[in-house]
Amino acid sequence: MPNSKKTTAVQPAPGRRRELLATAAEVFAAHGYNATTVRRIADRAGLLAGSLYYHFDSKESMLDEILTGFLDELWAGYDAVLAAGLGPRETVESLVVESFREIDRHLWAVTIYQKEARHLATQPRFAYLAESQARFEEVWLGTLERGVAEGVFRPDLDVRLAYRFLRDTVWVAASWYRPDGDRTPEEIARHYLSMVLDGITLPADR
Amino acid sequence: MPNSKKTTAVQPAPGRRRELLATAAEVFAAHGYNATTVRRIADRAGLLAGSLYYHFDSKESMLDEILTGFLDELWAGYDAVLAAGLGPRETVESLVVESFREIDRHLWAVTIYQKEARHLATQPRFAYLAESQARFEEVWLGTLERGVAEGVFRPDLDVRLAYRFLRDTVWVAASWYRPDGDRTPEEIARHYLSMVLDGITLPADR
Amino acid sequence: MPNSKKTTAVQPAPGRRRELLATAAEVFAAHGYNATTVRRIADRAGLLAGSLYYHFDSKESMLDEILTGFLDELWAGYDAVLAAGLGPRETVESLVVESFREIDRHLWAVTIYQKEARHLATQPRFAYLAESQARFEEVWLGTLERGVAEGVFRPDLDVRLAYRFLRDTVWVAASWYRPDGDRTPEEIARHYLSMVLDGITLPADR
Amino acid sequence: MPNSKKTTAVQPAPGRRRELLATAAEVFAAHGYNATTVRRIADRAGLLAGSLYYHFDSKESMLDEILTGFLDELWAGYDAVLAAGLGPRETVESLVVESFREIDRHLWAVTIYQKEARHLATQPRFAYLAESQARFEEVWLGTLERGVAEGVFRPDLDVRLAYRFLRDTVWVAASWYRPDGDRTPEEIARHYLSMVLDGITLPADR
DNA sequence: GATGAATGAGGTTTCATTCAT
DNA sequence: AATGAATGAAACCTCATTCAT
Repeated sequence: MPNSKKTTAVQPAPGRRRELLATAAEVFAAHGYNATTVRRIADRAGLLAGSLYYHFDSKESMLDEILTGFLDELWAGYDAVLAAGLGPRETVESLVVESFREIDRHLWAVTIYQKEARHLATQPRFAYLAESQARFEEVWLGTLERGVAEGVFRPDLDVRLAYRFLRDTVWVAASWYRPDGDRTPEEIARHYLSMVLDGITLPADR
Repeated sequence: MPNSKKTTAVQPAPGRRRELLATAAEVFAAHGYNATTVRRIADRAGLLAGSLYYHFDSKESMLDEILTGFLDELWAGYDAVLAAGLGPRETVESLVVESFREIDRHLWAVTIYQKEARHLATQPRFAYLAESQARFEEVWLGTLERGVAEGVFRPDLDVRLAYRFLRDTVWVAASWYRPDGDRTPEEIARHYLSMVLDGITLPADR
Repeated sequence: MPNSKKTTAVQPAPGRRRELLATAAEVFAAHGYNATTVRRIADRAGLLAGSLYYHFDSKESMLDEILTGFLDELWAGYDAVLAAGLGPRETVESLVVESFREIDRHLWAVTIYQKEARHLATQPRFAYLAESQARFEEVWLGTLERGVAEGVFRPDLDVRLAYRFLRDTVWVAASWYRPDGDRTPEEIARHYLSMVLDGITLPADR
Repeated sequence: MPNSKKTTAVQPAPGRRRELLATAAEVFAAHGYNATTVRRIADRAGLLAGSLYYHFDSKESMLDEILTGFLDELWAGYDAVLAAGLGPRETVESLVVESFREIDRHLWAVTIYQKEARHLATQPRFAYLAESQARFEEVWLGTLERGVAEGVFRPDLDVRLAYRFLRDTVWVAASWYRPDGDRTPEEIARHYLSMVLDGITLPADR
């Protein structure tokens, strides 16, 4: 996305939309999509409810745009990691770090995704959520299986269970993470990783 | 499950309430509390929407009853564990096992809790959710701190992070757990614990 | 649903629906479907706008029911005429008489049909309107062609033009016909027929 | 059609209004006045909805201008016929021919008129519609009565019924007439007249 | 215990219109 | 002449809840 402030004037009028979407995302995240009234978004954005429809087709299309915006960036990040051809452990580490970065950048979208994805995925318009989730599972499961096969992860690992464990563990962080905290997403990711990879007990304990 | 269907049948309506609550819980869990219409519950239960009001004051009171029913049992279980005076590691293990048992028994209630607790807790009627969560945090944090102090857990553990990690890890399981699966809650709990306590990598890797 | 009104108990609850539909039809006819607000119907019927939705799915479904009710009866009448196997002239006469009877019985539905059928027919839900119209044309055109072939109608008759002429001529009557007038539908039909069949000029003029 | 596109191009906007009105008329005719959104007209004309308000006061004023434009020309034509002092039969013939010519030239306006005149006539702004209709009735009824009195039309003619018959018969043609068809308005008028004046049956039948 | 009918508040959306630029 | 953004009223519809029967 070209952002050369100073020379070009390519943007048709991206500003207002983006602001409104940010507001909508925040309110959706706070109260849930269904419980959020279009009027609440409008109030927060400083215009009347009906005026939102100049910018968006519907409440649903706002949600759509928020989720696709997030997923597009997420997969860009993931694909870059996967393209690097790392070993299983390093892949897991990089994916987790990348995930925390996305939480940092798309906190509200992640929150919404967590709460709404499951039932939205059943609607045709949001079928891409199901697709994304399927690919997600594929990537993680593959990495874990490779790790077990290569002796990097424990041979007795229940891969499906570990997948859910990792997936939930990471994304649920959106429920308490605040971007203005005193730790960077990378720091939090590292700490998470040390627990996930090595456990919380002292090695001596084993 | 006390179900003494043996003596009389003159009772005013002992089991009907319970049935209706079970139905309501299932629908709430499937679609979310707000998105669930009273009519959907009634349809599923085989009566008309208005007729539910003979049994319950309001939709909200159904939710209330579902959540308190769950929390009461949960704390009964937790208190029993805590009263046993176990060491930190064993306490963690027992609490996790107990949690999975509650997921097994109150799957829908747990699902609802996960989705709705945060914003419900702000309403006076559901203040007990906030209290419960505070006590929950207290118990877990205390156990973890004790474990670090006693050298059972790693000294570099970020206790708050580990708390959230454990908490989320356990409860999120409600999103995929099905009581009719081929593993008992205890088995799943054990596997979870082995990941959490010892990590997913091979010890040799360290 | 105990409804043993001593003798028959066949009606499930047809009364209210029918009343409301009659009211809706009248208002639709008076102001046009689109221009009619659901509130106007409700006001006239003596309840609140939202209450209509206890009886009907939507404003559109009211319209649907009104139109199908009319068309079903219309075709019952037409089919009876066609089954009689009359000659072309008598068929035309009977169809016209039957049409005026339907105008008398379904005045509002006919009025609505006249105003809305064309654009409604393009919507899938109202595809039956197009079908009905196609069959209508088939019946009339067939009768007229038969009449020309048998020497009953003028050989120089433009059959398509005559069809439209007859069709419009009859149905447009709904725009001024009032059931409480001093002439029966049959009388009016007869007068129409004498104009259509024999012209308005004096035979001597030819 | 004065179209002196030869001198200058400094005019404020002579043809633009006319173009926009033509577009509006077409859309009004296609979807009905109420169902037509100002945006639909603007889309078709290639500008934004708000921009129409530079040219017109309101949607209603567009309608107004369309209808008066049509009625003015119609009455110019009718008045010319009436001024000719023809006999009843010839007057009827000329009026019908003139009407078909107006349908040819003002197809969309006629269509709109047919659909909307009745309820518009109740609004003060469109009172001229009621006046026009009254004069219309006066002219036709007078001609028919004169024809009966002079023995040109059948003595048993119900003049009011015949008036409606003629009126509807003519104008309803706008619902199927297409200017680019293979017959001129005059030809169609002649055929209509032969049906109306002499009937559709063979004279021998009488 | 349950039904049928209704209420009333509030939700999303549409749309003619305005106005600064 | 036209745009982009917004207004405000009103539309259709939903839904928890009530209540006489």
